[in-house]
Amino acid sequence: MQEDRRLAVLRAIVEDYVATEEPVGSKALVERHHLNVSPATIRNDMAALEDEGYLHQPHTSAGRVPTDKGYRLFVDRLSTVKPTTQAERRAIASFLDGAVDLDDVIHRSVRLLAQLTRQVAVVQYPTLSRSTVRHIELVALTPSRLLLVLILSSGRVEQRLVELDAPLGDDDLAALRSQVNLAATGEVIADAATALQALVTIDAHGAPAPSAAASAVVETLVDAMSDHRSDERVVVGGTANLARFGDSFETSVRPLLEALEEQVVLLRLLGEATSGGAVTVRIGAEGPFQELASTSVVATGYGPGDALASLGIVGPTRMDYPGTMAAVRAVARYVSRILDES
Amino acid sequence: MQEDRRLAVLRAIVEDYVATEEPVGSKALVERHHLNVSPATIRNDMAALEDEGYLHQPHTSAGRVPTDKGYRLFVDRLSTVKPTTQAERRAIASFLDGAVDLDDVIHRSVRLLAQLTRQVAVVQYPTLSRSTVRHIELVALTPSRLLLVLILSSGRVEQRLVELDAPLGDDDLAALRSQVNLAATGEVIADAATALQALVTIDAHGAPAPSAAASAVVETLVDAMSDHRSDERVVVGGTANLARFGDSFETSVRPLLEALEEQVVLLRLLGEATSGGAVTVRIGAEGPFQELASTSVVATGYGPGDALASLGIVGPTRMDYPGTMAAVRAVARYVSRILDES
DNA sequence: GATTGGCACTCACCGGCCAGGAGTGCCAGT
DNA sequence: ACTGGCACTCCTGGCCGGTGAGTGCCAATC
Repeated sequence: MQEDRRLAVLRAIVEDYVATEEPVGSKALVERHHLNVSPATIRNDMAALEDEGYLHQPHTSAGRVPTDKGYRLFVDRLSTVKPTTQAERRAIASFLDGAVDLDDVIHRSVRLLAQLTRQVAVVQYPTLSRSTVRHIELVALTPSRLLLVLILSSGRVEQRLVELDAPLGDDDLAALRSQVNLAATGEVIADAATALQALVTIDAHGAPAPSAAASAVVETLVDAMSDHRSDERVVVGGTANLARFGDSFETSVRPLLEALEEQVVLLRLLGEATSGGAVTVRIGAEGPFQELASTSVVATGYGPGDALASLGIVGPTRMDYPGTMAAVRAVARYVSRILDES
Repeated sequence: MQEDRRLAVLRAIVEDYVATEEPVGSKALVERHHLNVSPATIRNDMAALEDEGYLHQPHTSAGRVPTDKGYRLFVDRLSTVKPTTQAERRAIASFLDGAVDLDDVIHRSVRLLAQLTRQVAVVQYPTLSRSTVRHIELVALTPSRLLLVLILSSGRVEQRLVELDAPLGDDDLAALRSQVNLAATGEVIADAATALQALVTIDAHGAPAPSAAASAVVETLVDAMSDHRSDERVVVGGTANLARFGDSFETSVRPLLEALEEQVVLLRLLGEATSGGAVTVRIGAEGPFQELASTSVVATGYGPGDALASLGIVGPTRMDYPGTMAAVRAVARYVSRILDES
């Protein structure tokens, strides 16, 4: 009974504090939210919540501020999922639909996310090690010159040119095309590479020896695949939003700026979010970096199975979690859809 | 005579102000620099310098601060070139020598520059403008529809479709193919574009007028090339150094952070520096962006002929120009050397 | 037992006030 | 042309007291 009200009080405090950026007192609470009790009652509840570690008092005779633990409870149990409005979804769509290629999608997503949440946005490039081969196309520019087009599930398109020693007939080309696609399509990039290589070695006994053309094509494809395996990149945007960190510049903004320059750190920040479909929230000191004790990370995976890569935002612990989570999720979904279509 | 001293005073003020970050007064000046005159004399000089617009007084009874014009004079005529020390050069060498590829060189340079100058460093990516045309292929899909394939040394392949007004014979196609390849193959992308354009204008007298087909093909090729050129990227580092902008956060740091996210803006900032071998300094409002009126840009070109791309730093107008210029120049030279070798 | 009204108490915040001091401009003297 | 002296400005920092928001506690009430 009174337990319910206490949680309501905590929720109200979080909401008010996020909105006003000022410690919230008992009187203001009962006025702004229509709790049908007196300020004194609220004070008792507040004292209890403080004892349990959910609230904190900057100094005597000041209002209360949520602790990390308080935010955690709020996020886990108290926040009502704020559904994205029709307008928001339309904004997302119109912002992302103009994207011409993968690069563009990523950069637009960062901007969009930064704009929607008014926080620093971080988007991880699709990791190639996790992306799969969607299709391989072979085009005969001339009878002895092939254009290889490698299309990945991440939306990335890689093109290579192969010069053949001898001209290749249309039928042979078609056969080769279906062969490589059979071996590689749908496979994770590393598996695809080995499958392709197997193609030209297995042929060695039993079947006719692999044609010079097949060898050349496979070699180039494998080369193209391994070329880009290592580049796990991260794009950051909206750093200007750090300007709203009015207080505590040296203690908050500087370490954050430093962290944002370290790709490795960013990847670790996002990394934990890549699993299951849900939005992950890491509040304050819960994370691995004590310099970022006053910041939170809201992230989620995207792509097929949400397992392709991660995106999210990082901001002060004092943030609008429901809204931010909704925005992150909405963008992730939309990006997934775009990558799926193209 | 007294003109010389005035310049000495200006130099001393700039140096002291940069070092202390505080308006500098007449008494402190005569103490720190061994000018053999009295404070009163200095005051007269200061008043004169202020009349001429080189100094500014935040308020009566405060010391003087250099204006943009003052810094400009200082940079142009008063700063003694600070030679890089042996130790610095060794630091640069050991920092950059470990680089494994172009990406690595660029990223290391940004860091190095940020570290040396304690400012925000900006390095423009050279990859694409640096790549050469490996081959151009023309394929007749139908007699009046050509597929252009542009293959670059970087391994990138660009394809365009051209619709011709009139069908083109096989012989003409072959001739055109060898013509464009002769002109463009092996050339840097920019040179290739001009060579191609020359092809269709030189033809105008003496040789048969350029066919409509040739014009269309060249136009599309040039378009594809310039498309590629605009893909220029910029890498930013050391934003954490913005934390030292103690004062005027909203007015200085925020617009700067915003500018740093705009590739286009960055390119324009650096762009003017690409010419001649010298280090370019843009002070305060001299630049094209009024939001960045309180920041300066120190930049220079690098690569063969210093024309490949630009690198530099951006920081408050109140900065150590000689030291920064020396660092920027030293890094640019070293990067040029590395690119030349590899 | 939960809730409430009352009451004394605590501090941060704000504005005013005052001395201290750095720095200036000006003027008369060398 | 330079210098010493002097009056003046005005920022800075410390001190002080009033104000008000907010608290904790207690006795009274539902």
